[in-house]
Amino acid sequence: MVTVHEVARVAGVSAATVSRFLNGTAKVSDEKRKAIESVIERLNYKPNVLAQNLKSGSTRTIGVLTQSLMSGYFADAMAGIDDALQGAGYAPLIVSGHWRAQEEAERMELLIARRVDGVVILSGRLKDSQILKLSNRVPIVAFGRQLEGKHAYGFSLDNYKAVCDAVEYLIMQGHRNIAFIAGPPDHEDAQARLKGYRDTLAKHKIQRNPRLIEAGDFLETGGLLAVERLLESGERFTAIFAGNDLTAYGARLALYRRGIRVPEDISIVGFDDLHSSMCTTPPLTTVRQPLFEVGRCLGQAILAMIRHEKPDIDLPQLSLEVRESVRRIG
Amino acid sequence: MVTVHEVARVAGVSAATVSRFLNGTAKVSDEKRKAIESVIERLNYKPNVLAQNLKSGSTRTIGVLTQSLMSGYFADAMAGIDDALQGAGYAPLIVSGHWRAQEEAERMELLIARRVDGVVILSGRLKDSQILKLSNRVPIVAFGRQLEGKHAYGFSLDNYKAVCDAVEYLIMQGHRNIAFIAGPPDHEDAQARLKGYRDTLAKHKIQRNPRLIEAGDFLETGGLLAVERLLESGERFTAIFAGNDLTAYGARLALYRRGIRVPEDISIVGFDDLHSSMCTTPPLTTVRQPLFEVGRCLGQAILAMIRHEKPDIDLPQLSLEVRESVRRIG
DNA sequence: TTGAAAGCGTTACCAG
DNA sequence: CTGGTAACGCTTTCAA
Repeated sequence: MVTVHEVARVAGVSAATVSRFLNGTAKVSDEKRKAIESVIERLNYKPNVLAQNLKSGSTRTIGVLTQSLMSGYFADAMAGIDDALQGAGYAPLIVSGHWRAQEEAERMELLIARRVDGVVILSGRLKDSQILKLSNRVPIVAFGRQLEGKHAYGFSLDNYKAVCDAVEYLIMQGHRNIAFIAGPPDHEDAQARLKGYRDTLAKHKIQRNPRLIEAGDFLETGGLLAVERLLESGERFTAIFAGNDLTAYGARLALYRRGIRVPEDISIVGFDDLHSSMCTTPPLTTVRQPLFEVGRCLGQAILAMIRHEKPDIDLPQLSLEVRESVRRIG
Repeated sequence: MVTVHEVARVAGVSAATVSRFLNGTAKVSDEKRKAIESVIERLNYKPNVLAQNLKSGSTRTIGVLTQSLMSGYFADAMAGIDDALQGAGYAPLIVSGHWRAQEEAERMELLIARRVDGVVILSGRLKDSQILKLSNRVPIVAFGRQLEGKHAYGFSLDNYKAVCDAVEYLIMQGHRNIAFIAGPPDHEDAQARLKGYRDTLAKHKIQRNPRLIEAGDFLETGGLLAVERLLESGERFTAIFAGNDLTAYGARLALYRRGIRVPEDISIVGFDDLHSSMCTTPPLTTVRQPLFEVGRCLGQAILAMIRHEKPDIDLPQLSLEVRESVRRIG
């Protein structure tokens, strides 16, 4: 590998000058500039990033702590982060915590050990206090929690309000017996969504029926099982609010198995708007999460924090994507 | 930040000894070992990876060149790679080429500049010759192409055979008018799949009908449009072989729009077995790509190449996942 | 078994 | 404007 010294020697200048030329740190005479340029070209010199890193203490790398590499949900956000990092010359180092606080903590240590310049945390089970502590060692931006610290910043989208709107929509379409398939009880978003559901029914003076609320796990299986239980319970309902799209997929399949039509017999609403939700049969009415945009915001935010600026983000909003899985009744 | 020298000074030994203790490079007297251990503990010393990198020339990082961060297809493979890398102390640096050879080449330069120890290439449009050349600078393992070089290794799964089997299955179910929605013509897998389709029909003496072959783009839209054209053409067919699952989703939606039932009226087969294909209505019969396992193989392979061993992989196989989107007729 | 010292390749400071 | 030199923090000879 060719080094600055090599280039310097061949060009008949000092290493310092070559470095200055490379970084534009100071003026270099035209004559030497040309010499250096041609030598660099000829020797095909590329600075050694490792040495630069050591010197500068920075790696131009952003750690991304996600929960699952396989999930379409996180994938979109990662793409957004990548998009934001791209132009700034940063690259993402992606690790996954698999929804386990212990593992997330370990991954965070790994990222810090690798000297990433900042970390983006996508959801997860780390406690806010843990994140705040970690942020003394590396700037952190988190999605899925409100956070404001000297070196930490976090935001989430208003799941509660989005669900209120969606349930409202269902009610406007004439539905009053609306089942709800919840997400993991310890999941902040899942809680907000459940609350939105409950409050909106209450607001419309609809008698609450706890038997219409089923547990789910934010996965297809949970949705499928939940609907089976619902159906077996004999409880009456005309619509299902699924905790997220995967749940909705499972629910839809359970209905299909029984020959129950959507939306003719039962309506379904999801949450997330995964890509495939556009093409389910029928196309799923769901709350759209602008995850790519969220990712972009996260990327810009962490970049800002690294520059010691306050991240100044205008958050993308959740919105109901009306498609064809809800029928007007009554 | 505390350094080896700091630790050494406090423990009353030399930096060299601390380093030796840390790396087990040489014997260290019990006495000093204890002193060092306690000081490290007390000062909470962590070696600076950047300095280690510079010294060793290695970053314990594997570059992963994918095409889309958002695709479920690549996501599974990445999860597999991550899984393989995990235990070995390597972390993935993921970049995306967006299916554009130019961009892929740039990303490769980026990875090399960042001194990754190896690169895994997931599909893409780089030429084999380019990859071979690149592999002189960094070991490369590629998926989606046969490759064997001193520092390059590549494999793909037998798309051709898998499609033959799947079409054969369709024929066994009584289908003879089978439409095919192709992928991008310049995509190697797409070509193999189309050929498998053609050859199998020929093998069974089924009159080839070019109007049953429609162009697609491996995306939902392509599938949707293709089916609309198919339907408008008035051509008769009882089954559709979609180039991949996304195409199948689009195709299924187009059918749904016209009130055509699956599989009662028309059968569909896909390719990939994305997660959601398990939960479409009806669940999709499709060729399963064991992408997670593929990812693991890729990870193990690149690790082997870094250790200067021949990657010795037994490839996972494609297999037909029979579900409910195909009906027996005739 | 241990320590001193020489690098790894850059960049930044200090003279000139 | 330019060159010499030190320093980033670690590992690895080389001697002892």
